[in-house]
Amino acid sequence: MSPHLTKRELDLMSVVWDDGSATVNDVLDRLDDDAAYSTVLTIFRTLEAKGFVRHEQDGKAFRYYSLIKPDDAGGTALSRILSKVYQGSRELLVARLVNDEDVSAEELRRIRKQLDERLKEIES
Amino acid sequence: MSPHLTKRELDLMSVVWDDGSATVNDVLDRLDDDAAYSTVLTIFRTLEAKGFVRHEQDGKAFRYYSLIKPDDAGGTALSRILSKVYQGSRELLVARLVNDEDVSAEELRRIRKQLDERLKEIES
DNA sequence: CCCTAACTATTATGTTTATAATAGATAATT
DNA sequence: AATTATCTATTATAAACATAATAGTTAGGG
Repeated sequence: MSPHLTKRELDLMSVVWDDGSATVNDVLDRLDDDAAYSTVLTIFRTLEAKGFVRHEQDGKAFRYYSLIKPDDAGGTALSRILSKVYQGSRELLVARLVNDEDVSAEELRRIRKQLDERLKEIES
Repeated sequence: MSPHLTKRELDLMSVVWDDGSATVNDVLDRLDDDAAYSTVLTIFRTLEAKGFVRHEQDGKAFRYYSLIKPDDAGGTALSRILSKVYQGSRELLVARLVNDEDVSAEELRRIRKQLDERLKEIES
């Protein structure tokens, strides 16, 4: 699957992924910048029309559940950046990622460990 | 800097970055899907209005040069994906990247080397 | 030095995205 | 059971994005 999410749609999905599910009010609480209730509702409806979420009644309100995984959405965006910005070089992309100021040594070690495992997998 | 590029704008910038500079025709030659001459020209003009490119006369045509680095644009998009899709976990993001089918052992080793260097830098 | 092919500038239009006001429905309270 | 606060559904509008037709201009070949 290769779902395309707009900026605003991604904002909602992020909350749903994070919490497992979300109502309109849940989203409103956690949105960086505010929006009208009906705005969020509308976006949920288009997400549902696209098949990216489903909903269940929860008391008076609808509770939305994701039908796609973060990776489904992230992969699409990532591969675009990878090819258009970093000319297909994962190395360049990771460089950018790990040269951020606020990356910790622990995180780097976890990434390296993961890399080693993948290497083993490939070379076998 | 934190430039936002639309999909189409990124298509043009990608060519400019790749080749160092580009004319409208250069872009038309290398675009995945075709577009009218005037379409590409219009996009270049908005990029110029935003201060992302400048141009010089080159024979009869304009030759465009980038005023922003790939990283400037990539970083913006990356950090968005990082926070919204991977909950800020570079580990998860890299996982996605290195678990692609078509990643080579050489590339993984280069990435790891880079990682080691960064680790050394942090720990010193 | 003039002509014209090739370019830039202007203007226009359709689509997608983002936003939200308001109308209609309903669960919960009294 | 009536009321109402809270929700969904409908409808509308504006901004951003993408595209391109056509008008105007000019470098360079003849």
